[in-house]
Amino acid sequence: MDAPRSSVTRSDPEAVDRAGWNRACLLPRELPRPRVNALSNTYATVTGLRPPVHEGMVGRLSTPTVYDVAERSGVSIATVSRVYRNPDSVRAQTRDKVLHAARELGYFPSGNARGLASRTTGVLGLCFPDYADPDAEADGADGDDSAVMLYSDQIIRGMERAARRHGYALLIAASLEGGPQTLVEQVAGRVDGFAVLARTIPTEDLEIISRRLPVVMLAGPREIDHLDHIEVANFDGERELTRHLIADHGLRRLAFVGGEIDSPDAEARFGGFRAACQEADLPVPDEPTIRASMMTQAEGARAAEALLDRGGAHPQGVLFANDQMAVGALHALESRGVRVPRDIAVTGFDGIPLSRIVRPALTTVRQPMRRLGEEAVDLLVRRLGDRSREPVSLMLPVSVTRRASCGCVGEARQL
Amino acid sequence: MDAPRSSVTRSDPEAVDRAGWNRACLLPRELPRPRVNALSNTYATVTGLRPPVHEGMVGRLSTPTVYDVAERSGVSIATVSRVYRNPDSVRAQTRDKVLHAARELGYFPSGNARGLASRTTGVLGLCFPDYADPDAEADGADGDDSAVMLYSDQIIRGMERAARRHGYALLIAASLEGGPQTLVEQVAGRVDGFAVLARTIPTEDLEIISRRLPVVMLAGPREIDHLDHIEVANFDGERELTRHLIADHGLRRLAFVGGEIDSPDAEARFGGFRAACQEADLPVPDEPTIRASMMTQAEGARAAEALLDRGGAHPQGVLFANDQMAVGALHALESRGVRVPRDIAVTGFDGIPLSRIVRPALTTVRQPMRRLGEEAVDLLVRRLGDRSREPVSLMLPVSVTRRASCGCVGEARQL
DNA sequence: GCGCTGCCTGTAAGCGCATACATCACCCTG
DNA sequence: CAGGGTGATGTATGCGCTTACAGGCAGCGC
Repeated sequence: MDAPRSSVTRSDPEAVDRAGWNRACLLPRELPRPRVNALSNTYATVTGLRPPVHEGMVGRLSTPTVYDVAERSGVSIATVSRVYRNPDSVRAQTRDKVLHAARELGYFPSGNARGLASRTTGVLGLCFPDYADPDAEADGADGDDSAVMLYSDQIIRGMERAARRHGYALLIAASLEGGPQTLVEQVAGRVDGFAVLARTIPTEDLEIISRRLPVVMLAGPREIDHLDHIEVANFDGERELTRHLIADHGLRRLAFVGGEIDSPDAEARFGGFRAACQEADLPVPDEPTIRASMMTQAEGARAAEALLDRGGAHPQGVLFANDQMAVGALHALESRGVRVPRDIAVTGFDGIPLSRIVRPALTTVRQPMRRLGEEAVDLLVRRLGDRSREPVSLMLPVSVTRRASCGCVGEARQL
Repeated sequence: MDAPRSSVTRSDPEAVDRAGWNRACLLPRELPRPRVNALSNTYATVTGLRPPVHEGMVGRLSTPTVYDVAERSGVSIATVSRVYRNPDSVRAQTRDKVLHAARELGYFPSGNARGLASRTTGVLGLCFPDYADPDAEADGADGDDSAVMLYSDQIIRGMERAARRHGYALLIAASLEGGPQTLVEQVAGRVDGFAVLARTIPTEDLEIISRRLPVVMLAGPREIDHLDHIEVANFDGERELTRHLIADHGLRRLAFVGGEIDSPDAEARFGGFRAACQEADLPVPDEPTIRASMMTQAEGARAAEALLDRGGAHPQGVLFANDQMAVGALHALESRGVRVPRDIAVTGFDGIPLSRIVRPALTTVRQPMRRLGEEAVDLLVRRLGDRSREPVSLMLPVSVTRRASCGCVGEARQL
């Protein structure tokens, strides 16, 4: 029975010994090992019992550790560690010996132990709210996944890229049912620093966490002034978009559908809307014409209907605080027989992929989400390098994307 | 000077004491603490020096630990731990005391220490190759991020969702410059299990890792037969697509642009192509008409040009092994004045968002990528629950998406 | 020759938490 | 009132690694 070394099975204790991992019964063997962990390791040999193993299943033997590698290669655990952490500090010959043994044993270092000892993880994190939209989800189910790619997905992509460039991995977690506490424990305890989308984690928790590790806040106001912070030009973007509707399309009766009152993004956009109205000597509303939840298309649809049902002439143009709502509104308007943009112009904000797919394609304000992620990582890395640097607050520019839903026909040919 | 507890600064040692964190000089204090860690903690008070702290910067004090919480709440560290791990095993009154102290100190548990002690991380991982395409990247820079959403992004989304449902966070890492070794160390050491996209990690490394933790392989053949595995119906999909071109569009001179020879996906698709050719009594090629790298649009463009430059009548239809290449080909064909689909039909495979955006919209085979991610998590979770369960291999169905590039005009109205 | 310097390696002590086991207080039963 | 059970808490140890510090050993100048 000359099993290839790659298939040592639990049901073959001798193979275990052959592989040199059996340190259960024979402890201590050569080096006095100040550890007991081995006792629980090759547990078949210890107890005579064996776990319920499926036939043919390759056994999961105990995890080899630095001790095993050290023993096998005849060096100390410190040297093993150095081979991985700082190869140049070890003589080439020793290094090879160690690496050879490590390979034979199938050793690789435990991230947890490393992290614990070195107080650093090599991981950056991202926490974001769960922007799941059941509506879009349903569309996606029988349609195209791209319909559900949202805000956060692009940030993820940007962060992953940037993190990788800096040698970090990325840990992502959306807010959980279990409340932020779980989220915090899951992420905060496992990363060297992380980015948070606005309104994901209560400010007071952030305050605490940020005492321990770098946190950068994304999108939204700067709730904690000693944190790094990145936002996008919500105000400017919406103002420019509004100007476009007013100046280029000659619309004068405009409505703004806002988001939750505690959404600073939505409020900033509303502010931009108001500014443009004021410039054009149009009435400047104190409040959004309607408020709705920004999370679902259904809410946008409801808002659109409410607008139509108000009585009086309906607005010539409706600006939604984000794309999700605007897309829902397009649905609703269509089913009510209202033609966009002929009867009413509609705009969104964000520039999610879906905005381009719907018909009519949605005029919107594109946020540089991927860049948001990249900048976030850069800030984190920089702060990890110098904890005392001045906190910064970036504002990323946005750009108005004119498509069909505002009356700018024929979107530019893509590609 | 009654600083709010949220802004204890390093430059105020007394505040440190107030907060009860100063365990540096006074060790041991009440409980004999078998730890030295405190020595390096409130380092201002120890050395009399202080780190270069920017004015107004909130100091990062030492991380509070179970010991601090235990001391402050007058219990043992075991009880503190229990409060978090198994609250019901602690008397309510004690629990409140502990939680109160924890909150005051800004304590939260170290993921690393938890992981080390409990041998579990609560994190699942995903390793994927770097599908970055500089071409698409460039498009995206001045255009729309959605153009660069690729394969992996949707898997990420699917996995994140599913992981969250199961209480896991997601660690993602694309293959690094530093070779897979780094990747392995980064991810494998930090997760309870992970998914790997085909050709990301050498089989032999996977073999080793999978001895320690559950691994599920995504897309591609089942390289290691004791691992869980999910693939998509590449063969069937391409066969159906080819049938469509032959039967519905009456095309007979078809070319297939394959991928790297070591891409099992591309080979399976080629297989489907051949099968359909055979059924229709068309010539059955042994090799793809052309091979190219599937990673970039530029390669697809080159392939298209090569096809045109071959001399003889060019094919009536070209099937590309993936969307990336097909999109590049659309570019190239356009600039050569070849009209798609009138002069030549073009198809892709994957159903990336970009396929829908290009003009003409690309006929392709849509892979259920989000579902791929979800299934992967399910398999991982299930295996974590029962290491001995029979390894499974799933094949997910795909669906042909007929759009303009094959001659099926007017893609169905979306939304 | 002798101390010194540098390089390489080993020794030992933690990192912060989980948990088996020991204790302890208290209540119940007979 | 002894014996035993039960639930809450404390004690002690290990998880696998990093790293400060302490040799050991060669080469060097004087």
